[in-house]
Amino acid sequence: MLALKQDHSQLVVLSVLAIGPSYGYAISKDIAARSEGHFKLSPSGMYPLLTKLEKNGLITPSWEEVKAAGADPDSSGRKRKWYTLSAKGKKQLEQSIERHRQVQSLLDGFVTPSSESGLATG
Amino acid sequence: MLALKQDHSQLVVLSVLAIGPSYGYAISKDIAARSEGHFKLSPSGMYPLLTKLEKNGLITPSWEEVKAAGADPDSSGRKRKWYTLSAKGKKQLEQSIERHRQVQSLLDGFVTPSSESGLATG
DNA sequence: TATAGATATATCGAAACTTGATATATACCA
DNA sequence: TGGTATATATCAAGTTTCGATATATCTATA
Repeated sequence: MLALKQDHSQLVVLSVLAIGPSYGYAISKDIAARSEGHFKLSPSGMYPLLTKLEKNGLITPSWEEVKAAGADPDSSGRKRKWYTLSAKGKKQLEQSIERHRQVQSLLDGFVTPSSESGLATG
Repeated sequence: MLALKQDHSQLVVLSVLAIGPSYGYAISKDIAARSEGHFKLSPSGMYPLLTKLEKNGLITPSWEEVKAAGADPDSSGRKRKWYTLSAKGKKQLEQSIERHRQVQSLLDGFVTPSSESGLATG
């Protein structure tokens, strides 16, 4: 299980929210599921990140009450904090993707020649 | 000019040393040149990293005196600290490359669907 | 000879990031 | 009643980041 660094976490979280609104717990489950258990974004990584993204105006929060099956309509049950990707966040995501691609191709320039000069021959 | 994070720095530095021994300053110039000025590894990123790699036994240091053009043979001039990739470092590099590829392809799984669902259309 | 710029290694410190642990509370199932 | 899953959030100790700084040598030029 690979823990994601914040740069990658941000890219992944914004990518998930680009599909549709979601909330912390669901996002973390989504990441684990879609990476087939290889990626992990723990609560202590997730919530500070969401707070930061919210502060930067990249995502927009809204609280929604979770209705229990046979719950008293007047009782105040569990609340869920939904996040929506903002226009700014969408723009930021596009830039992050481009940046990510750029870093990838530049890194390939270092990694490939090395493996051609004697590495990974066994 | 993109500053490299330590994970990427380590991958790049080990890749450079996989070609042949080098030293801090030359490695940083090499990285800037081979990335056409896009990547940067500053002294404050380079030397702590080299120290860490040395402590972990991934690279092996050796001091060599730099002879000046018309220098007094007896004088002790500038010294240069060369680093050689160790067997352990070579093994580590192979693993890091594989890990890097794995992260790349997993990230692509998040990034690509997003750009298909409405992003980057303008 | 002076001096400026390039070469070369290295540390400091404030801010940011990382991560396991902890806290709190509700919902579902047997 | 107890155990597991859901759900958000903070803490604290450690690590990482990065511009600034320190030190010293080499080279070119006026």
